[in-house]
Amino acid sequence: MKLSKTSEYAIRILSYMAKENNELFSAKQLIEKLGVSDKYLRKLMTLLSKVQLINSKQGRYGGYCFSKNTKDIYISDIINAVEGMDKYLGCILGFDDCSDENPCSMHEVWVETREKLLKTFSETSLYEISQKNSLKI
Amino acid sequence: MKLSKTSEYAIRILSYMAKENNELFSAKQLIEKLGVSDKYLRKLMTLLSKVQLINSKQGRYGGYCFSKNTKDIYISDIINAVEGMDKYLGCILGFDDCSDENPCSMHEVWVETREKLLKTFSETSLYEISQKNSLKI
DNA sequence: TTAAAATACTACTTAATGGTAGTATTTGCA
DNA sequence: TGCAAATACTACCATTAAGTAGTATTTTAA
Repeated sequence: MKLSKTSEYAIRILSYMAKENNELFSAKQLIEKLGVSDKYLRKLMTLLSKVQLINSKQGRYGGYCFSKNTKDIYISDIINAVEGMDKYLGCILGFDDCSDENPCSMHEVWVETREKLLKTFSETSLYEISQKNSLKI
Repeated sequence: MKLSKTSEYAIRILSYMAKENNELFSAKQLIEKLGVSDKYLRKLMTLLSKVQLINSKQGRYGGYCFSKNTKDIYISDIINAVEGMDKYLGCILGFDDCSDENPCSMHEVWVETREKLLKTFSETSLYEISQKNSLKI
C-alpha cells in the first residue's frame, strides 16, 4: 500500500489537529509544527475545506477547524477527498470488469486482502488515532 | 492497493505465459493476445529478463521463456522487479523511522493489514494463479 | 476607512510514470 | 555470406503528481 504523499500529509495534519484539539488552527501554526511548505499546506487545506472535512475562515483571526466530530471522520474520508479511494478497491490487475462472477486470475487471492484494507481505512477514525501515544506528527 | 500499471501488465503477461505453458513465446504473440503496445511490452520483457524472471533469446526463432518453475515465482518477485516492493511495506504515513518502538499514530492500526498484504504477495505463486479458471488475460 | 493578517486563486515548474519511435544487434538458415 | 526475423538499446514525448510563486480576496479592529 502506498498512499499519495498528499494523502499522507492530509492525515498527518488532521491527526495533529485532532490531538491538539484547539478551536482554531492557523496555516502558519500548522506549517511550523508539521514542516510542510507554506503553499503546499495551504492548497491542501483549501481542498479539505472544499469537501467539508474542515471549515476555513478567511480574514484576520481566521484559520481552520473541524467541521464535525473527529469520531465521525474516517481515514477513508480523507483519502477519498485527496486522491479518491476507489483505485485502492479495484481489481489488482487493473481489469475494469473484474468481479466474483467474472474474476481475473488473482481475484480469489486478492478479495480477502482488499476487504481487510477497506475495513482498516473505513473503520479507523481520526479520533481513534489521535488517542495513540505517538511522538510523530 | 494500487500497483503500477507496469506491474499489472507484468503479472498479466507472466500469468498468461504460465497458463499456456509453451516452450517459447514471441513478443508478437504476446502483443496480439494481451493487447499491449509493441514497444511497451518489449521494454517490459527486457526488464523481466534482466532480473532473471524470464530468459530471452535474440535472433531468428528467438523469444521468451521462464527461467525457473512458475511455482517458484511469486507475485512479490514480479512487483519487486518492476517497481520495488518496499514502498508497499513502509509506514502508511510516510515516516522513514516508524517502528514498533517509535510508532506513528496509525502504526498499530496498520501493522496487521500490512502483514496481510505482504503475505498475499509473497505467498502467491504464478503457478497458483495460472491454475485459476479465469477468462481474463 | 484603512491597514494588517489571515485564506483563496491562478498559473507555473519539477519529477516520476507511462508510452512511443527509430535504430542497432543477434541469430539461424537458404 | 547475406537476408529475414527476432530482441535490445537509446532517446524522446505525454500525462499525472508534487511542489512553488505571485496576486487577489476576505475579515476585523484600531
